[in-house]
Amino acid sequence: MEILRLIKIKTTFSYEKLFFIDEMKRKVTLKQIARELDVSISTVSKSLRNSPEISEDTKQKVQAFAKLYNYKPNNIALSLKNKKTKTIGIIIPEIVHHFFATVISGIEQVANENGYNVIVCLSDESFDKEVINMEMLATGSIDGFIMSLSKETQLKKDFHHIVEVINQGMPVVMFDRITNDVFCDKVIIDDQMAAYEAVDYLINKGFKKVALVTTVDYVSVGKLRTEGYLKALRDNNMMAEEDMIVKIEDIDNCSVKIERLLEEQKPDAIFAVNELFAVTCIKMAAKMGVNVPDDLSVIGFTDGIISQFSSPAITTVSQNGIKMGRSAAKMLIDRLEMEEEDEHYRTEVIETHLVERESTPTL
Amino acid sequence: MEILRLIKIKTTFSYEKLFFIDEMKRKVTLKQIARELDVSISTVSKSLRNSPEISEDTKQKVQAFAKLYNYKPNNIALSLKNKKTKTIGIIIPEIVHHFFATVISGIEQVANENGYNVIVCLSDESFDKEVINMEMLATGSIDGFIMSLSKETQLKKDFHHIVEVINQGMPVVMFDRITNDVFCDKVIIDDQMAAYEAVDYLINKGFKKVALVTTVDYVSVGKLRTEGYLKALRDNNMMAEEDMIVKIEDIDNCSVKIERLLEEQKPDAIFAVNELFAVTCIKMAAKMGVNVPDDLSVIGFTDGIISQFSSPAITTVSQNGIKMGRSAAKMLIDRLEMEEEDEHYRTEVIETHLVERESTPTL
DNA sequence: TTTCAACACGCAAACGTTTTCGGTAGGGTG
DNA sequence: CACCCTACCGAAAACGTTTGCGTGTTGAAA
Repeated sequence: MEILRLIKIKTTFSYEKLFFIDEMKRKVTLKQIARELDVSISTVSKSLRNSPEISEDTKQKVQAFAKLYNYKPNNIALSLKNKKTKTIGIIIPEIVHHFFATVISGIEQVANENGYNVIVCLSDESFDKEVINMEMLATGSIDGFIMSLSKETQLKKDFHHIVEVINQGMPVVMFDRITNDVFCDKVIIDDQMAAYEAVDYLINKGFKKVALVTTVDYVSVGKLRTEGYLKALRDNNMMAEEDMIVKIEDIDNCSVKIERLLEEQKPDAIFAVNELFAVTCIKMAAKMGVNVPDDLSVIGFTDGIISQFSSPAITTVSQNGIKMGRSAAKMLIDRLEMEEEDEHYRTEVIETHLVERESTPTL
Repeated sequence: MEILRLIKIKTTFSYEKLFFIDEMKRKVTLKQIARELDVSISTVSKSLRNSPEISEDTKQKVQAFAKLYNYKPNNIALSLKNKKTKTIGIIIPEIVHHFFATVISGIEQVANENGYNVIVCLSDESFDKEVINMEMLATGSIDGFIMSLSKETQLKKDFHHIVEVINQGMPVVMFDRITNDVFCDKVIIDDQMAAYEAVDYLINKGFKKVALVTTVDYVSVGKLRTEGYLKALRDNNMMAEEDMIVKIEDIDNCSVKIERLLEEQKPDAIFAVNELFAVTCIKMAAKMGVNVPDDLSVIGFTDGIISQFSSPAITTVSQNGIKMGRSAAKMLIDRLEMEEEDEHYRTEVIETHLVERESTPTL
């Protein structure tokens, strides 16, 4: 009750206090504290920030009172004054997707470490939603963006919304699904190289008929992984046959296309550009009595839940989402907190590696 | 260039314009527009909001100018003035978890529909982080919370941080991992009933030795599901044997405990309270040469990626995360946007249902 | 007694809005 | 010519902070 003693210096206090009790603990402001203690707002503010301008007496009184009523400075007011919100905006195609969830997790980690919050918007693979969300956040709500392009945006190749926010002086970091048409910091993996290594691995195991299950070409990462596949074949003096490549547009007809591939081409190994395709290959194979890995080897991409828990567990290219997220957040915060602007943009490449599991021969 | 004609009315304009061009498209404010057009800030504001107070001429001029320079009102300033941020805070244990990701997705949907943003914080199952995050957001950043308790919070049973923000007048909606110790809106499933139905289903299939793989009791949903299991046995005149129940503390020793259960008790069916436990049962069974579903049936909980894609696909209690998220967001926004405060809190129960797949006999 | 420094504090501007209230100029009416 | 009304616009407060600067008081030194 040292606190109360300090505060009771004011005679009017006992009366005024009723106001606070009545109002419960509803958000105290500097102004209210100032009124109660009969000092100016600036005195209160300075006291709380321990300014030498203010006498020890007053400081103690104010600090005690503030603590008693659990004063916390209002974030919005601070944001307005400082012209920075200490929050970063994330725009991704969807969140119900293991890879994107891990990236968010990574971003949140370093955001938290640096006193930032993250606000998440989902584009749902839609160009329009991506644009709307960006415009919504760009008007003061956040200090910078971390984003991965929607499929539709990649298809349209329209990036004006991104260029605009960058021109407004708001930093943007793109990850995974990026474009070279806009200049900003980027975090990616070497999709082509990773795919190359996976396919090369299969070829070195002695497989002769390595098929590819991939996406349509406008998905940037899908295209790159396809190129890696082709290059690996070429470098090993193998012919890429069109029939051994299936490109899947929407997820729904995925099964039938894969089934046809298995039936007609009878590959001895498959490289799939994501884990959903990979697990579907295994499912279809099982259905047809083809044993994985004895009769067919499968390598997927993105080391997610599916790869770990399917039976057999899937050998896969691990793409460390946490690391990508952390890296992206670090790049963004670095840029936000440096004094002079730097026109030099960086692209960080996160390393990948092959996680060997049960869908490829153990030796 | 109707726009330009309108604006050129001002003679000083061509000079001032240089300022803007130089500054690129950097965020225009009312004040700047006012200066350029030589009117007051209020006139600009009113013009843009189409007030009848302003003459058509001025309105057109201002609107044209604003459009040209892509004026958008600053969100932070609006938040400060209106004392509402139009963003809702989500606090969940982790995001790399299919169920929570779906809930966020649901929340984001209705948030978006109503012009709200979501800011996501992860407690990482830690009490302290949960508290810190809440305090961080409670000081003006958001209008209300949607949250699911961390394990540690459930263990400590300390909810002062939640009660505090509620007392400050900030609405909270809890989902899934809730507590009855704080009064607020809630969205849950009937965990006990859902578990009951799953176990009852197994018993009706004729299984005599139904085991349970569950969490430790302080996890609210785990406990409820355990109770459902026990009740189902009781109602079917079966004895609950202690040896048939394994409670798993941390995920790491999950495998060994399940293996021991399979070896020592040889159950003919297992009910697992989450999909991770379920898939581990199947993996262990396979390892021991026990075939699922021929020799052993398994039912899981939470219809996530694992259940869908494991082989065999897992029969499971589906817990619609999207629906829970949508419902929670709706409840919160309803409360935020109603004029007088309502002291009456609601608890919404989202229905569940059993998704029959390959881990239980097809007939 | 005067002067000057140090100390302690308040004023006011600023961040970007919205909105209430006044004020002015012009034209119409008596 | 006096008056009033209307149409149009601006000043200012408010939201909650921070901070540079001005000012009053006190004590001590001259």
